[in-house]
Amino acid sequence: MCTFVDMSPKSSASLKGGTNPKISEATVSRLPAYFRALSQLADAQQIRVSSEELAALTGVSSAMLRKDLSHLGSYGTRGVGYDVEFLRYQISREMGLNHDWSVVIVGVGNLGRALAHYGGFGSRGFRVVALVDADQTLIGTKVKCGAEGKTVELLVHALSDLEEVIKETNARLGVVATPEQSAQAVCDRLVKAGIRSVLNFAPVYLTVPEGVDVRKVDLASELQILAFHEQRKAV
Amino acid sequence: MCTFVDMSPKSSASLKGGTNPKISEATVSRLPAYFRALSQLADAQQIRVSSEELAALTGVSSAMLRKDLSHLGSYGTRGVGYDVEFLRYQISREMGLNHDWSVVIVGVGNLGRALAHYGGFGSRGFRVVALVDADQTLIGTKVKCGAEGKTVELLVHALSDLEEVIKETNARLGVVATPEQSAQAVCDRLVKAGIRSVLNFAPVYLTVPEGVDVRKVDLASELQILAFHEQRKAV
DNA sequence: GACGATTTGTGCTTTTTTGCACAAATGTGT
DNA sequence: ACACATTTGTGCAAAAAAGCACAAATCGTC
Ligand SMILES: NC(=O)c1ccc[n+]([C@@H]2O[C@H](COP(=O)([O-])OP(=O)(O)OC[C@H]3O[C@@H](n4cnc5c(N)ncnc54)[C@H](O)[C@@H]3O)[C@@H](O)[C@H]2O)c1
Ligand SMILES: NC(=O)c1ccc[n+]([C@@H]2O[C@H](COP(=O)([O-])OP(=O)(O)OC[C@H]3O[C@@H](n4cnc5c(N)ncnc54)[C@H](O)[C@@H]3O)[C@@H](O)[C@H]2O)c1
Repeated sequence: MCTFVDMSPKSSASLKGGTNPKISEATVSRLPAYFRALSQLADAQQIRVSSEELAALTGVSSAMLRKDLSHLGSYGTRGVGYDVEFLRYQISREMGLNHDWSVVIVGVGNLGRALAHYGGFGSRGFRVVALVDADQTLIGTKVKCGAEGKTVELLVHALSDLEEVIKETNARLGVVATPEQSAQAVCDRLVKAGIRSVLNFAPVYLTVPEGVDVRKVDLASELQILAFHEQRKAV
Repeated sequence: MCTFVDMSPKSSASLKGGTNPKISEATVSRLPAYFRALSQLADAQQIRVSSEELAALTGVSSAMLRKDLSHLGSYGTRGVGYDVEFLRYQISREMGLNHDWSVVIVGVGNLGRALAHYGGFGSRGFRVVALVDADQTLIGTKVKCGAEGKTVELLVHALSDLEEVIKETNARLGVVATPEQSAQAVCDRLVKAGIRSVLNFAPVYLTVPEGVDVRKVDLASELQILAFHEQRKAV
């Protein structure tokens, strides 16, 4: 856990040091990639990084990278570059990754189980704290959660206990990994239980009240987009 | 399999009936959702659909939907709407989903296995035809592939057979589901073996030669983006 | 066959995103 | 102290995407 004291002269004075009023959606969607690359550089003991280098690592142009970062504040040094650890910390702070986020996964099938097993979430600020399913034969069973160092066994809870489980574990993020038929109903219950951020893997558009965010990951769509371009190449 | 005869007076004459020179990337990224919603409507025996209705099903504005579709051609009828089957067919044709696409998955771990087991790809134009891994204990084992109706058992091949497997199965799409450390090397080999469309699940930016498309699905990033907005809500 | 109710297709405007280019700031070496 | 090489931060231009508004086309009805 980082414990930086913010010694930048600007950030204490300027508005940008705090919670910035407007960071564009396009920028937000790229911050995680920067964060990840910086974590990698930090692991490799690299102290400084230029916009050119970080851009190459993340597949964006250096100008875009600089503009993205400038929205967070003026954390680079002209003629030098960015301090890896410091920038990493600033991004994590801006994105709320200082503390861990608790995640509840609904639907412990192929995908839900893969997500639960996955060890990579921990290092990026997330902890799976609860599993919920509707299948009687699954409820009550234990599922290994997380990778090597930090494996935990989590009990699969019944769908009927959803609200209670969310309250007890204080989960803020909900993952929908159920068949498409039940996705909307599951989402509704998550929202009713207080969840306002949902990651949806079911290939359906989820309707939610204002104030609730849904992000959809549709793997088949990704393949279809690739197929579209692939077809074009043949011509 | 659809066997539409294109009877629209426009599409035979206009350039838009064939392979359209320019469909914006934003439009392409939404076509799969339209396709999916239309398939659902077709399953439910619905004959016609308005732009308003289809837009609601996919979470876009009706104006945007109409503009997207207009890029494919003029397939609606004013005052009436769109013919569900016909429109579905036109989108599938435009995206190259008439025929199935063969997919090779490299990395048969948590995620690779979940993808292989998943039955939903078949109905959306894809068939997993090969599994490849580097783990000696996995190579030679069989993995159930696809869901209910159409399960196939696929042998896990050795990484060293990658090129051969791709040639034999005629795979056009490659999925990278290996740890991040090996992702770039695996991608390089896929490209060398002739693959020009890659779906990458490893949280790293993959460098590829021109002419090769990579799409990255980074689940942790999605959660981080949600977390960012969630944090904002608290303030 | 004209009329009103619909609903598409699209020109135009506004907003968002990306890209370019360079002044401003920093470090270095003499 | 000053010239010089580097690299950031940003104003401005270009491009892409989204949104608006309405004319054009179609259907059902009288
Ligand atoms: N597995 C993949 O690779 C993959 C790929 C793309 C999309 N998806 C989508 O992800 C979702 C899950 O896929 P999967 O392969 O894990 O399916 P799955 O059938 O293996 O698992 C679904 C799980 O959800 C549970 N479930 C069903 N209804 C429920 C409800 N109302 N409440 C709680 N749990 C319920 C089931 O008991 C089951 O355990 C599906 O919507 C699928 O379309 C999966
Ligand atoms: N499981 C998830 O939910 C999840 C979520 C987000 C991201 N990811 C990413 O997806 C990738 C796979 O995740 P996972 O959980 O399935 O990991 P995993 O460790 O369970 O599986 C990885 C598989 O790749 C194989 N492998 C390793 N090196 C290889 C090589 N050079 N060639 C071929 N195969 C090789 C391993 O033998 C193993 O079977 C990782 O990059 C991970 O970061 C996974």
